Amino acid sequence: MKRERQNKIIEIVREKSVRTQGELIKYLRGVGEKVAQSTLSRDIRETGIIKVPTGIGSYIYELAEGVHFGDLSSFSFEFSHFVTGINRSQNLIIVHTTAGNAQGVARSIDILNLDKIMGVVAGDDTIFVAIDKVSNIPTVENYFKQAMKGLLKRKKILNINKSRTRLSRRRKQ
Amino acid sequence: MKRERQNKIIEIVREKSVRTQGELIKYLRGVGEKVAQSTLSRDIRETGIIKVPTGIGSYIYELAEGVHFGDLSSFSFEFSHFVTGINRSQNLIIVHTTAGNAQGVARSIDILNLDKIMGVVAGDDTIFVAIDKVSNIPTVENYFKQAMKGLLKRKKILNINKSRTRLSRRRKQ
DNA sequence: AAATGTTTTGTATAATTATCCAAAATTCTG
DNA sequence: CAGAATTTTGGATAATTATACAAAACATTT
Repeated sequence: MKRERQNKIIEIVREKSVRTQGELIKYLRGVGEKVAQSTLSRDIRETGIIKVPTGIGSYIYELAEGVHFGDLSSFSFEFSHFVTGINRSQNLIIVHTTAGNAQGVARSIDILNLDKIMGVVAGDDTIFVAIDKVSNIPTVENYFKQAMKGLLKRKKILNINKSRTRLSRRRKQ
Repeated sequence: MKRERQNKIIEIVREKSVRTQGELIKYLRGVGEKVAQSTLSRDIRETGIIKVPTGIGSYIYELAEGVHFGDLSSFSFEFSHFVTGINRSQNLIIVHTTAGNAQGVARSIDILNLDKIMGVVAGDDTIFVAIDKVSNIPTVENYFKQAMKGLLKRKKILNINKSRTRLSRRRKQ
């Protein structure tokens, strides 16, 4: 329900010039979604849509496809929307995605910066994720599968975020 | 003065975690720039800085380096900050930039989508811009030089924007 | 299925950001 | 340099967006 709505939001943002959340509400009504502005505000954050300046005096919402967010909001988004399957082989996890989306999904994995993950390579619809040791495969694999189903719980999210935040702070100052 | 301030803003955004324009005002005070929030709002738009979601409940300002804006705000920014020289040879304009910035500047040229420009290639600090015919070289060259000096006037900006807007509308619908 | 826990949502509102306007600063032209 | 034109700026305010909170929807466990 939520995910469906967010997919519709992405569609709309791709096709129309959305200037405000108010406008987006109207477009959503047009496709049968009635939603409050507060919900939209959250959807926009969760889908990684950003407001970018266009021209001299106006803004527009766009998908942040080229932007590297330093967190897992993009991860859970990418996984829940584009990942079609997850397998394993030795210390490798193989992630399948919809065509053309492997690069984006791979980036979102990279950004998690998990120490269990040694490296990531991506083609067009397939990603190889190298895990440090075989015994850690289930942990990561389950995590990915949860994300694929869109079931990442708040608690898990918070855990990861904390470490990420620390990391980037350290890097910055 | 304005440009100087905007450079400082970019520095700050690179190094600190700026959450709101209010915070940015404080940081700017720290480096001797007193400025109103309204001015900041404009600076942020003009420098192409965007607010991106980070973690579950927070936003942060970041340089939109990976984002393709569909307009010339990035163009005038790129040119005024990174272009060091402009030359011509036949129907080619050669743009020199500070090291490592040619790609970004080139992209900003691409995005202008001017019909006089046939193609753009970039290395690390040099860009070749192919112009359709020699007689159009001065027009484009002057335009680039204006941009390099940070002198693009509102009128010129509006002219380009209008056609761009039309273009992208056509493309979208 | 009741009880419990979690997630999602809307309302109301706070917080933040964009813009109108007039004034000041700057640039341009004769 | 004076006057005109343009650009930049800040104050006030409008417009927009984010969030606290409580209720509702949904899921999980017993």
